[in-house]
Amino acid sequence: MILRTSTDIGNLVRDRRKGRGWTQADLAKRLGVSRLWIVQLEQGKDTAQVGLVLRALNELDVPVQVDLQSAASMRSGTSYREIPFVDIDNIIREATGPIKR
Amino acid sequence: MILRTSTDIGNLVRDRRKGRGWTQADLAKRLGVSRLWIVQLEQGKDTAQVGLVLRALNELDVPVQVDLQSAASMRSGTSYREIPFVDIDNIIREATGPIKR
DNA sequence: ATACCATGTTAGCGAACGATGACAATTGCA
DNA sequence: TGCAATTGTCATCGTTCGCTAACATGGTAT
Repeated sequence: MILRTSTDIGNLVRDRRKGRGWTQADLAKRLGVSRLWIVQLEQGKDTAQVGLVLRALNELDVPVQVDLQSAASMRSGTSYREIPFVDIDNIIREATGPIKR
Repeated sequence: MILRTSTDIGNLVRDRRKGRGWTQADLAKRLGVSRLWIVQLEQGKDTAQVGLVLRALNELDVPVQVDLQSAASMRSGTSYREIPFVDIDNIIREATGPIKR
């Protein structure tokens, strides 16, 4: 699922919150924000502070990720990053065994 | 790549902007924000308005997505990750300074 | 019907945003 | 080295955030 607007975020937050059986007051208390802020976030308020939004998504176990492979700046021809990609998860896995998820 | 904090977003924005050869003023003009706002965003300002941040990422062709499958599995497991998260990009950045392009 | 709970709305207030403009510091190139 | 472009910092100002408190609305069960 791709997030383009604050409305997308609002819908996602509401779904995830309800999926856990939490009230707006529950989530607000966990985040240390007011219930009013949760109401407005779920309504798609686009002036909400990004730090609070990220904390909300983290609290709801929603990993926010970007796929730079499909991103468009690779078009330019010049290489985006001269340092080779390193998958730290694989390195850790080989050293210590499987990562619990 | 997973975005957890505003610092992650700041680093990403800076990398993508430079990858396109844009100045801060260029990006600011495209977004209709001040250059100061771009400076602070790239510095990881966590009080930036989420709507503007999403517009910045869209302008830089960075698709923001969530993987609800892994989110569900994270919830069911006893612990999400026993090994501390390591951001290899930040390690490289701090060790080498800005990446030349 | 009514008691209860969750959600939505409004008003007022202190705090902080984002803008502008100017200047300093840094980077890159001839 | 020296110059120009880019980036970082600061002060000020109008606007708006997020908070608290109170009240309204909607759904549910007894």
